[in-house]
Amino acid sequence: MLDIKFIRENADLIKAGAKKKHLEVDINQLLAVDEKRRGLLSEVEGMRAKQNTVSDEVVKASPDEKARLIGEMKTLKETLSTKEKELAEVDHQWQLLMVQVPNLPDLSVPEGASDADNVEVRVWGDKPAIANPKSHVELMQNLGMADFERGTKVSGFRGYILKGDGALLNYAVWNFVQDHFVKKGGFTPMLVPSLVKRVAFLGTGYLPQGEEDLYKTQDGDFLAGTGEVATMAYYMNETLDKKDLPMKMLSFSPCFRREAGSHGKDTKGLMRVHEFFKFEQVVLCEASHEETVRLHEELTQNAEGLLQALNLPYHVVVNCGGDLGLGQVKKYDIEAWVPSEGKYRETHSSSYFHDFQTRRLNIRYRDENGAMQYAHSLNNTALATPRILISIIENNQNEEGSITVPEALRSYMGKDKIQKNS
RNA sequence: GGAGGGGUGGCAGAGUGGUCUAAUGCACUUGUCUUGAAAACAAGAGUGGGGCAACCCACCGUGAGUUCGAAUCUCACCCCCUCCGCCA
Repeated sequence: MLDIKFIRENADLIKAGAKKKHLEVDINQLLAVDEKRRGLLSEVEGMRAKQNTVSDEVVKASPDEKARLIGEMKTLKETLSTKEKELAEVDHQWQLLMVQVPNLPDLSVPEGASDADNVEVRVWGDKPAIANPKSHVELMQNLGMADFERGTKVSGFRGYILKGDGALLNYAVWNFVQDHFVKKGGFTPMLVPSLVKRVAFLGTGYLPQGEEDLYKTQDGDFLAGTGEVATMAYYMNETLDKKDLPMKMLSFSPCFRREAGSHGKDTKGLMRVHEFFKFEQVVLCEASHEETVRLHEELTQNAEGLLQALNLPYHVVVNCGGDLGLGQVKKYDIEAWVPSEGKYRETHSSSYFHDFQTRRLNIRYRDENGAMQYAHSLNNTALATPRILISIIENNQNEEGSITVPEALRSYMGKDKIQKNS
């Protein structure tokens, strides 16, 4: 959500921003409805003022006068009631249009329609020289680390089951991430719910537009595709203390995605599953673009630090306008190297929103002048499993089919190498 | 799932149809007094919206209703507390 005053005064800017994001939105219609809404609002408020004044007079009036005034108010009440209904309708339209207005992309965001137009900003690591790299599916099945057939039998399409060293490797990654952030400090570890109320999805910008990618319960709640939803809603309708900012949280949660728009993509293995687990970095900071940019780079660096510690080759891309969400101002994707595909695949997504989410969620703080300000919000993946296992396994595969455990994970895994019957 | 009680300003807590623009206390801000502080006394102070000045409107869990008028009456829902049942 943007400030309506800002929209009124910068309509052309908003239109250009929407175009850059390749989103359709009718700002002119919004402005027309807004005009109408304001007109009705002052009419209604004028009548209410009259009603309040006369209401005071009724108490002191003589019996005759009282009867006259009450009669007068009965008439006013009918007119007011009509106008109020009209206002409610216009207000509803206004709300619907307001939640469709996208946040402005940053000037540094490249032009483009889809992820194909994202621009590489840096590359890290040496890609391993493997003659005929096996896929993680083949490697894991051979080593008894995963069962995809039974995963589908039990859970349906995109189902999977990690077992044996596959399960252990997954635990090792979780413990490694947790320890990494505890040692770094500054982040509050949190275990947050995945079953979350509608209002939290509206607040973070996943609804109303993204409903087809969410699982919904018969009680009207939804399963979150990221811990960001619950973590942001944690502070919904609260006024924060400025001295506590920035607030950094590391949230762990199961994540659920219907993948409604990607039926034919990545149908094998762990790349695109309906149910996974994610450590997410979520930050609330003061309303300053400079502070946001500083923290955005920091969150990105944190994620890169994990990949470097795991010695996984990756690159960072800056997402183009068409690949940005409604509320995102700028986003970096980090993509790790997948030898069997011969390309980088997305493992992290690091974005900032300015006050787009906090305005919807009503998360504010009082600045040094005593004025209320909407905080700024950011988030980035810390690490998501099982997707990251793909790169860990494939980049560390040996010719005979065993897997060398990355040094950083050995103490958690309890072994240096995953091989048959190990 | 069943029975009962309750949601009021930063906190505590009055208020059961019309000066409620919500008492009172605590906490807070400013001033007086004081070398300074405390105490005492006095004054002030919420959030959002419209005009952007005076001013006006809304907000007593949420939404709808009754009424000329609702914190107050009615209905639905949400949340909290106590007890029972069930359960990890």
